[in-house]
Amino acid sequence: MGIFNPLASVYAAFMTTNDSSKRNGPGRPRDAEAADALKAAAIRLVRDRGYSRVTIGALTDAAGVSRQTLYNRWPSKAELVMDAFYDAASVNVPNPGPDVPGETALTQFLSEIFEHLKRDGDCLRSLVAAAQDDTDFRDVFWQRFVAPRSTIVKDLLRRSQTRGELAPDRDIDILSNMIHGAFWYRSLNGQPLGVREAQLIARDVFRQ
Amino acid sequence: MGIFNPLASVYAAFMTTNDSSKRNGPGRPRDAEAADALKAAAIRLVRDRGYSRVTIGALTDAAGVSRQTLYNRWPSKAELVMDAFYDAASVNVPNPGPDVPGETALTQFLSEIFEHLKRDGDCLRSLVAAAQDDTDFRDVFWQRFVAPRSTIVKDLLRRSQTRGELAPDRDIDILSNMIHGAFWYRSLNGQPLGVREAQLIARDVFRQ
DNA sequence: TGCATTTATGGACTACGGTCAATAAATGGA
DNA sequence: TCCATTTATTGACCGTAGTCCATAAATGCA
Repeated sequence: MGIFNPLASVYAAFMTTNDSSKRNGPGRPRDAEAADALKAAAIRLVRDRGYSRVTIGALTDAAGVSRQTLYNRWPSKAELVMDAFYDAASVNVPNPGPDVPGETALTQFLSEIFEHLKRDGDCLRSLVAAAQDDTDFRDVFWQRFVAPRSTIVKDLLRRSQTRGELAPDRDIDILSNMIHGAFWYRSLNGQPLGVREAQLIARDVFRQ
Repeated sequence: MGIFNPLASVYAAFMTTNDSSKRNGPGRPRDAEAADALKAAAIRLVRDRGYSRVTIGALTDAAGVSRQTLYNRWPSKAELVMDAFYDAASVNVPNPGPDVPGETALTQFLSEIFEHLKRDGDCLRSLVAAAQDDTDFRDVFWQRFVAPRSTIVKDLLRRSQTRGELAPDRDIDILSNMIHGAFWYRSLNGQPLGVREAQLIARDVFRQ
């Protein structure tokens, strides 16, 4: 398993908004601990109570900062929570090596995502919900969480096509939609996701 | 094209909450026009402004009723809007006849859904979002909107299996997840859906 | 030391979804 | 006619997300 981060530039662009360490001009510097305290509070409280039951006041109280300090760093609760949960997760998107057979690689990739969803699936669903009525957040969420996984699967499928594991006329975009859609659909509708589902999806995609 | 309504009993159970015409006991009867006025206002305002920009006050003002009258009939804005948009749509789920070849039938079915989404896809996405933080509404939305379409596709796939258009070892549940998931995924991520996507999905499902 | 600039804090403020209670109005039945 | 019952209206109320503002504190620079 290697590590793949197709969005380093996006992070960099985003982080400039939110990074205190590299500002030269005058003015009081940002409290270096505030952002970390808020992200830690977000993870703890959201895992504990669920996204919709975590209020801004609870987050700032737990982090020991004022309301405005939060809004100086993130434009909304959704952006803070995504930042807290999916910074590490998005950087460390698992990417199977090119030598693994396609069906095995896809099964493994999906199994790891599903394992992650067992812990934070509820939070993820709430973020998808928040993205539907906030186009700015929708774009950021798509770039940081959805697109990297889509890219990995499409690369995997293209490699499989060159190796003859997948017929050359299969439409990669639609296949990727169907693969990711299956797990979003099950997740949004509260259906279970596990290794079995990962195997069934991969088997159907790669059936001859 | 026939008409299929697998959830008449669910409607009936729901409607008793919300139907004034058949109550025998004493007491002031419900205003027969209020519900229709609210549903009409919901459709007009949501199509006009988008779900999240329609306030309860705007709905009751447009319908000429009080706030409490709305909440006597629906437990939330989401339930009213779903009722307004998807009553007729859910009753008239298109269901291709059993003689049509599977790939054709699936293409046709998906094309009609996608056509519907062109007009009300934004509203549908907002309802999916509302369902993520409201388990009661999530259940109702699932029963009234998601499950009927899932049932139709699974029946279609099973018929295709008995006719030999689909290998007998294909997993119908996972296939249904992948089919519906593809369009949810594209819809939630703001990607276009049209006849072309319907054809590509059906072709990949039925590819030999 | 002083000035410009930026951030932190606390509290007031708006808009919203949803609840609640008081009062009036409309019905069936005694 | 009176009563029990149900609904409609009105307006108060609560908790929340997000904004705004005054004031204090921390920095670079002159």
